[in-house]
Amino acid sequence: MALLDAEGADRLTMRRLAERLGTGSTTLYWHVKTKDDVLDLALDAIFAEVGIPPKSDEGWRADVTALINGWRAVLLRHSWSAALLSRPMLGPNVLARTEFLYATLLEAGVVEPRLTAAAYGLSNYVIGSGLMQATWPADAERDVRSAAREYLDANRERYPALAAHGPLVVEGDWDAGFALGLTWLLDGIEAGIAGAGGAARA
Amino acid sequence: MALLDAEGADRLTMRRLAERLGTGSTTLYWHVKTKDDVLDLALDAIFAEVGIPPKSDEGWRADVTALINGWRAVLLRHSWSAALLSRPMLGPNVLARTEFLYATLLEAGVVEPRLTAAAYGLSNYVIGSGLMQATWPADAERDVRSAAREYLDANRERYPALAAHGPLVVEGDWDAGFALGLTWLLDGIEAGIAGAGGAARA
DNA sequence: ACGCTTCCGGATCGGTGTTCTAGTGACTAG
DNA sequence: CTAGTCACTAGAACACCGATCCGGAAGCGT
Repeated sequence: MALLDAEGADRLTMRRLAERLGTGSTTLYWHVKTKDDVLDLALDAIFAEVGIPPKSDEGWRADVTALINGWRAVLLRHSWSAALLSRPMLGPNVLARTEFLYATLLEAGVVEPRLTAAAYGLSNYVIGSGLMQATWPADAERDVRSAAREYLDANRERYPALAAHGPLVVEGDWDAGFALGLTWLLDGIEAGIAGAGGAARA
Repeated sequence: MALLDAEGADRLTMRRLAERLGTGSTTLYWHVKTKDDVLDLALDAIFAEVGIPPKSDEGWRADVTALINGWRAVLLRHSWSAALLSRPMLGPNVLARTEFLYATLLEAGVVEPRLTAAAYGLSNYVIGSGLMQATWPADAERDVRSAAREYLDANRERYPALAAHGPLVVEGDWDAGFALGLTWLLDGIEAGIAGAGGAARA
């Protein structure tokens, strides 16, 4: 993971990993079946950093929000994870976080079919957001961004809305935008809880 | 894209692509700078399939829903795209769809900071959902799924909620769950439109 | 006939994931 | 003390990959 954090997913090589570990490259294959296993393990490992928040007394929304925000923070802290998100996440650490999510929603009174939709909706939203942000041309590729900016300005008549309000205009505010979308999802989930209505939050 | 559809992203090779095209492999480098360019082009190309829906007279929700559903359908139809989602999408076809999204939201009366949050929220949600579903062990890897199922049952006391209601239980219903989450997002966006309230939909 | 641009592709380089197989050293049974 | 087992290491090699070098066609305006 140190290697991944330092150099990214595509720079990870069995030989380089072995060198980092001070052994021969073929030795790794005694401990691991294929390179994909290494990546699967690494992807699951970062989820151990997502602390399972203690059940607070501020209600299920606070608990879910804490989990989701921690999840997102981990995704962004290890930006290489974006490249690995295209493989099924079934490791024990991921499952533990999903378990917490399901349990909290169940306890809040969410039932099928909204339960599955809620769990998936939240997960998909974090994953998509993390992917988008981690993927976005960083400061290092400022030229890519400015090139896109110029392309947009040059074709202003074809992309009027984008050129005026496009995502390339605002640089930061990832957090605020994410939080806003999250409350929309939570509002929708809450509205479906029988008898609760919006009272619990209002 | 025929090659990608048939064999997936990791099986795409410059040599195999050249063979498919009936030329030498090195010839490709005349038309394309690197392999990454091929992937970028392929990723943008599938978005041409997302028809920009004609502005219906059923309101902005219908338009946005049509776009998002078409987007999702394309992502699922070309499941290899999941592996490429970790690269910035700045191609003209992607931009055209984003332009439509921004324009429709603007016309509906969505303003900053909710505009960006809405556009990103919707995009992130589709991308996450498409990634999750395309990634999910398909019928071909039924053994992977059943192994996960058994692991969950074996550790039922550690994952009580998951074992009982987990996502591994329900097989289908991707569409229903996606639609539900989408309405939550749309409700949240709509609630933020000044003066509109929920009247437009109720 | 000439030169120029556009396009092709064989040979080749450095690097990759993975396997084969020979080997190491610690520990243990007799 | 010895022989043997077992967890572990690693050099050599294979098939393949993305990418480059460089020599060569083909079309074409003059």
